[in-house]
Amino acid sequence: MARKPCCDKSGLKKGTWTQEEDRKLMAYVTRYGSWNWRQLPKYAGLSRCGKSCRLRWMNYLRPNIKRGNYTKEEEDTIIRLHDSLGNRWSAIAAQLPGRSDNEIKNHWHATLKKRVSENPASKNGAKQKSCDPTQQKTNQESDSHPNNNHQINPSESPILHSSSSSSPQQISSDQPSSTTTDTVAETSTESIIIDDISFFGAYEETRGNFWTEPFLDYNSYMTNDFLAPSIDHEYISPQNPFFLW
DNA sequence: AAAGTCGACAACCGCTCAAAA
DNA sequence: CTTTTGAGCGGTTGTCGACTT
Repeated sequence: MARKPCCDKSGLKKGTWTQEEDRKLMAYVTRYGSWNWRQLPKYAGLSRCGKSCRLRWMNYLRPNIKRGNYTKEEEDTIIRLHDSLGNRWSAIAAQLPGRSDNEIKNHWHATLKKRVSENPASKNGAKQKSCDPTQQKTNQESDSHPNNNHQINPSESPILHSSSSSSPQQISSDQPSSTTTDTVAETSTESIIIDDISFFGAYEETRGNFWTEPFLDYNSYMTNDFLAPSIDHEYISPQNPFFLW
């Protein structure tokens, strides 16, 4: 069957993400969650394909993402899992908290593949996990769980869950708060707020002044290029995923 | 110092699958 | 049951910085 392209290619930006785009995506997903990747860029004020947004979030922006510097343990795990699972990068990533499938895949092609082919013993040495198909099935199942969100468990993913606690409808009625943490669901639990703070702090650490300035610009997000879906009643129907959070 | 090469990482593309209509 | 849609996955390509000549 003929498929529509995942997005209308015309006018959509490609290539490296700018800080501003990251900021918009981050701000939007943090606040509203990834309720619909296809629609998200429109409301977040991004000229990007939804897939591109999803990828950017999953591989780079989401909380607790680890970058670079693979430990020996991690590399052994990747080698071992690759030996038993093959190129099922998402399944492999599920065993490595904080690592994205894309990053693992890149690391494999760049480094580990070479290492394994040069020194097959390292592969055997690392091999511990069985190739039991039932084990793989289990991985597959957990992997494909709709709420799995790429191995982020609730305790690791405060943002998505906290964002879920405040629907756009709520947002639209309870208006702009001035600080970052304030924007994150005042109805959420204490632990979530604490987690958020730690995440924001970590993010700021790696990304400079992101959180010290952007939400100060909150009003511009809400009024200009950063539209809350609540504007469109299509997105506040009872069937809307917002209401399931 | 400039040019060329290589490696690592970021992002895109096309496909499949599952769920919804 | 069929069609449509969106999410997710894996392969591939593009980009950029570090290193070498």
